[in-house]
Amino acid sequence: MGTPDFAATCLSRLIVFASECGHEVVAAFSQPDKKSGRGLKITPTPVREIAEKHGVPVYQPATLRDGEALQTLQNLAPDLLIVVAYGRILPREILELPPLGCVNIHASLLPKFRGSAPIQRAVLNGESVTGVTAMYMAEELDAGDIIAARETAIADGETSGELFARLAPLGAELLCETIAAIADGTAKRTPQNSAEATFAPPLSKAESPVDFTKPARELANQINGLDPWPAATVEFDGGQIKLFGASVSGNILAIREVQAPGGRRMALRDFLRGHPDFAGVIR
RNA sequence: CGCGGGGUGGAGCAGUCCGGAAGCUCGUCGGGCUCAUAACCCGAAGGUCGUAGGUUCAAAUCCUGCCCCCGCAA
Repeated sequence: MGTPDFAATCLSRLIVFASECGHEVVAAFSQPDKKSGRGLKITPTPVREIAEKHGVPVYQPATLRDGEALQTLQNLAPDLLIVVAYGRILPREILELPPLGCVNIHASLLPKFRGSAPIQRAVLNGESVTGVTAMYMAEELDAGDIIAARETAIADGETSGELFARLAPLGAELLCETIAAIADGTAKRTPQNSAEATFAPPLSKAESPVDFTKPARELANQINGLDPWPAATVEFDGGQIKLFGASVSGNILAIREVQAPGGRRMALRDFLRGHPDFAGVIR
């Protein structure tokens, strides 16, 4: 069960792994396709695309709580249920269905950054280390017992988008190892210390505006954490300029790329050629 | 039929409303100056103004179709 790219990467790896180890991926669940993009076309979710590519049946129920989804799952009778960024809370009766349990891969070092935007929140928070965690699911959000985790350092100047790209394969790898451990009975189960839990709520555009009177370090965290979406912004010439890829040297903030309304993303120095006044705005 | 912005020498932009000599900041090439430079000076190359038609004495500019890029929204 999953929806976005991060989940699709895990599914893709999982399908290969399963065929190597004699496991079977009986079905994939994903959120319903939604209208998105220019023209609001219906776009399949990344998980659906991967599943269909490999001939795995896809289910996209609008809700898990009307009994139908439960019925479907009972018929599929999975030994193990794997959830990665599905974007939906599973009801108890589904959590209790698979004999081997429900495993979730979460893109943070739990109990820190529970919730929907763990990667971005880690960058926004200026963390130096983050990672992925495999856990048995509990009813409370991202609060299940930990099976294993993998750490990785957040590089200076690394954006949420870049971290996403590194964490997805790491999560996929951890998932496969976890399944192997469960299969041979060596999987551990360590309760989380909920006293140390922090929450990572979804990002919103309200967090975009930049205040250049803040310290360079804070600004860089904001710009990188919101990159590529929703992107930190600064007002200029009646519009919002998006800022991407910040790094700090001393207390100097260096911005790599910007994007003006209607324009494409470009290097800051290119933008300044056509908009020399912008230099004053960002100092 | 969701809403909106944009396509002008290699890059980023102005010019379009109010048709009438292709401009700006850079880059590139050549030359000069300097201990030195993402410095400065001089000179040069490079553009069917996205594309196809239309209006006009005259179209980057007005009208129509098409292609491509981007934001909102999700």
